[in-house]
Amino acid sequence: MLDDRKLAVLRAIVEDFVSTNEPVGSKSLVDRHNLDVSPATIRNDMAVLEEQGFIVQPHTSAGRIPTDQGYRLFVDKLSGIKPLSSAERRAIETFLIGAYDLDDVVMRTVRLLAQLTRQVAVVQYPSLTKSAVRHVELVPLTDKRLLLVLITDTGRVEQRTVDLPGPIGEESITQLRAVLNACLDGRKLSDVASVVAELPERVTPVERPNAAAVFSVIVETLVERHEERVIVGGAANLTPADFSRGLREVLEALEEQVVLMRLLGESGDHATVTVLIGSENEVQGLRNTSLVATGYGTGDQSLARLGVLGPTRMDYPTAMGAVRAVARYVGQILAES
Amino acid sequence: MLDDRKLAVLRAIVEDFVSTNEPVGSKSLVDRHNLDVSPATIRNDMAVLEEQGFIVQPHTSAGRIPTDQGYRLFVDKLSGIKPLSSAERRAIETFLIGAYDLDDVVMRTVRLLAQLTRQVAVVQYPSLTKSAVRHVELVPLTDKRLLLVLITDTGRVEQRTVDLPGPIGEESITQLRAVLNACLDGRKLSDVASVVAELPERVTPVERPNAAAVFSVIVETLVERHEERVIVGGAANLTPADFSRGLREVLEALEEQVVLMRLLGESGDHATVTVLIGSENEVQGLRNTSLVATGYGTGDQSLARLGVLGPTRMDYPTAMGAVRAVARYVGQILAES
DNA sequence: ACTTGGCACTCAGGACCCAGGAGTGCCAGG
DNA sequence: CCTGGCACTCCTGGGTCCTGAGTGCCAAGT
Repeated sequence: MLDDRKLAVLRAIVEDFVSTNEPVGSKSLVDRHNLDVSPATIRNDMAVLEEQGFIVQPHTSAGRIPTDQGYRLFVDKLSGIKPLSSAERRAIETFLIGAYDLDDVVMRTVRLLAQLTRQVAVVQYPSLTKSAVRHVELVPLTDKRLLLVLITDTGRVEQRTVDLPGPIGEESITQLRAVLNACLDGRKLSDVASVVAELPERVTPVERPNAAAVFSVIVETLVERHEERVIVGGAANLTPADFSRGLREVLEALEEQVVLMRLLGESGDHATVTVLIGSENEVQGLRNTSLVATGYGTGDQSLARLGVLGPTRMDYPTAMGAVRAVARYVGQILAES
Repeated sequence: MLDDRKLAVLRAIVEDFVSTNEPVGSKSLVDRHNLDVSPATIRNDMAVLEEQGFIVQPHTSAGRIPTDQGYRLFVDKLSGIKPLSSAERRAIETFLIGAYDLDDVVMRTVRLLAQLTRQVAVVQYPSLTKSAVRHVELVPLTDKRLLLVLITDTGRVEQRTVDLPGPIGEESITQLRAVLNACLDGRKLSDVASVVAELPERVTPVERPNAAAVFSVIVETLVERHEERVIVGGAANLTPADFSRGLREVLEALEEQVVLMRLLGESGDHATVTVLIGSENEVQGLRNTSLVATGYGTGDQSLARLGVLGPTRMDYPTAMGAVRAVARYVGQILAES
């Protein structure tokens, strides 16, 4: 149905349109790429491609531009992932090395991705539920109030204040801290809820009300509250020209954590780079944008996702290369720390 | 030099221009505001105001628009701070109540300010150096690596990994932790450096190399690294119409923590709401924006600053009201937690 | 000394037209 | 199935004209 040349034509159209942002016509196609056929032939091919829904012409007698479906075919069949140049790879390393802590890693990653791709970068914080408890700390604030600090093996630190039903003494805190650390240390956060359920037996009855308050906050923090933050960078890379309806709705969507989470979540599994093109995503207001994303994590488990967001008119092969490379490096960095 | 009517004219021009975004002429002025003089009179006044540099006309034979200097006079002399409506005040309360932790407070504040003013909101994290140490925690990651967690009385938690010169045992960690907490608890962070300098005497000589590593990281984290983050929200409120040279440079500036810090820092002292208008700020790329900012904090000390950023054509009285009110509420919230 | 009405002047913006050019679809011939 | 030719479409940019809002200035009025 689509012979090789037609596919080549589609590829050429996508590439030209991506680089020039102007509808591409049969004439310019044949001399920019060295297809050795005449423009007329190309026109016939284009007619077919248009009929099939891969390209459209914005106005009669203008060149063609790819549809979302066209980009989809391009990404799936006509292009691979473009590896980074060695200079870029070096840049990644030097940029990420020397990050202080998890926050810093995430912030640097976002900047890096944005710079590398000249798009908007989106990085999700490593998921809590997939990591394990490294340490629990209780710090008295007042006699009826504690600060609970929870440290995970991905270097993430969660904090919450706990209001207690009654006053608590220093030694009770010490005891409680010991119990918590003994029982939770090394546990996957996803298991914590069930472990905590058994804890009340291990504290003296007198302490139970206070302990219970602490326990419920722990469960709440770790399990119920998937706070899974996303940070965004490089919004300045959005060019008004690409968004007819104004940047506004895009910027709005970018500030909605929930929206971004859903978007990142939608897109496929770990380890492979997935692409969500234009209307394929469900988020109103990002209908003209594409997302290139992948998972990252330590070893073989995926902790979270990251990616770049840009106009559908995006250099997919390069973006995919950058996303994949950055994800790998970040995984390494996290594994080391 | 500027009689009352001329000032009234300037005020009217500012108000009209802010609400319509169109140059305002003598005719429309007289009937929108009930100045009981003729347009011609107003024209004379406008000529004077223009001569003094308070207003300009974009093209010959268009109305006048205020200059930065005009806004300055308006803010300083011609308008007060407009108090929030009670509905808005209630909104603030319900919005900020129930924040989980410091991060949450800051994030909510930023959203709140952005919504309230329909501008870009900018909130600085409570400064480290002005708060005091509540607790220091050391968690072993490997035998030569520790996670240092530092909790301040503003509820902020700082974390850093420490690479040790040699292996360290559980009991050494315990001892070190005890020393640290004993010496640092309750200290202002600004004093920490000097206190830490005396610490090596209090650990056994064997431990010193490891302890020294920890100490230096502490100093580095708290003193040298003024990481003072700023978060930004409501970028979607930037309307392209207001920025002839494109949003791009504004968005870029907004992503530069350093730039924002400098901007916030520039603007005056605690407790009073300060306004920086257009070219009054030094940041290239924000020459067309104004900043309305104030300090916030617990009790009488200022911990950090917050504000809103928008086009010079901004509703200053309202923005100032919102900024002041939000700063107060945030201060309260922080004091309670 | 201000204020006012009148008047001529300026100029941005919209409507309109026109020509140029890029691109197309179609067809007949190789 | 490819190709050159041809008529057609219609977007784009430039030029012209007109209108309306707004101005500055001046002479007369209070």
